[in-house]
Amino acid sequence: MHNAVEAIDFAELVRKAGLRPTRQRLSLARQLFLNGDRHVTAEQLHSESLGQGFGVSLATVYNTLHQFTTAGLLRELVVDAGRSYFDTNVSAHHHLYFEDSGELRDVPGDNVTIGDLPALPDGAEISRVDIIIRVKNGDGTS
Amino acid sequence: MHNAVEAIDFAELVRKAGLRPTRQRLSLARQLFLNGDRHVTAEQLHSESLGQGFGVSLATVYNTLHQFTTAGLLRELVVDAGRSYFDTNVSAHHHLYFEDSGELRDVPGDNVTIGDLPALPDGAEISRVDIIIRVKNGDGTS
DNA sequence: TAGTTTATTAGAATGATTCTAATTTAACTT
DNA sequence: AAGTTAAATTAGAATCATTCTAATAAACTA
Ligand SMILES: [Mn+2]
Ligand SMILES: [Mn+2]
Ligand SMILES: [Zn+2]
Ligand SMILES: [Zn+2]
Repeated sequence: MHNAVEAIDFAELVRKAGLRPTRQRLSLARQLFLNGDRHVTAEQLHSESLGQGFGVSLATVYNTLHQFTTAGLLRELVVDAGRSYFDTNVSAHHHLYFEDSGELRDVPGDNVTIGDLPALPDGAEISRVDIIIRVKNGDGTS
Repeated sequence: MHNAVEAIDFAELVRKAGLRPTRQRLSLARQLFLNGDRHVTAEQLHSESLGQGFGVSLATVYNTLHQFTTAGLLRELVVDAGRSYFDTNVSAHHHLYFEDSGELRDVPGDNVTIGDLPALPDGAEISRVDIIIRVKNGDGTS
């Protein structure tokens, strides 16, 4: 788990993912992992970058998010048709989705249990289980 | 529950949804509900219609699917970014998603139990819980 | 440093979905 | 049944997140 107490070596993080530690990837990694758990869209991360005076193309933001996801640093979530969120928390957990605000919040993984599943076809295996609890009429503010 | 044993009065079904029983809506309702549970995309339903010699515009397919969903006749599912499925089974159940083939299959609702949920903000309520079990390396064939 | 591979980027392309505005149809009223 | 009105259908344009292309730039290796 990443946290702000011990410094993170972003260059090492990126290299371990099999990627070159470019200026863009290091900045994006910092934005994503420096302050703990986040759920962001590509557009959000992009405009956040620009707001911090760090120019990066939207294409690179998409490329980087997918590369980090493939490397296991991020998890991709689909809550709305036509928009992907990327989650910096890759451990087992599920989500509360506030339909009004679009906010995603974590639910500890042990709050949900899955019983018997139907038999899977030969060779098939579960790649992941996504559980999204959709909430309406709430603003997502604690 | 709709089934093929007792005939369904589609005109009544559509009227009860507060909609005029047009030729288009009656045909689409027949395709959706005549032969039991289905998980379809708008594009699938549209080309299926054309294949049956029944011309309907894609706009009307989208309109009808959303109207049926609002009326509680269908449930919209998001499994992939950028593509919505519509489920004719609106009772409590969850889904097995075959990532390779794109097939969706039902999982009985009582195979999954959700324990304690985090407290929700005032006024918030759960609109629904979506559980998608993603399967890879399976062709979806029984 | 020179050569090689990988990454970044602007802008075009894609594809599902939505929108617009014109035409057609269903339902209702004489 | 004909006329009237509200609702529905439609072709095509528009949207918008995402992906692609192909040219430039930066990172690594020898
Ligand atoms: Mn993706
Ligand atoms: Mn929709
Ligand atoms: Zn999360
Ligand atoms: Zn289903």
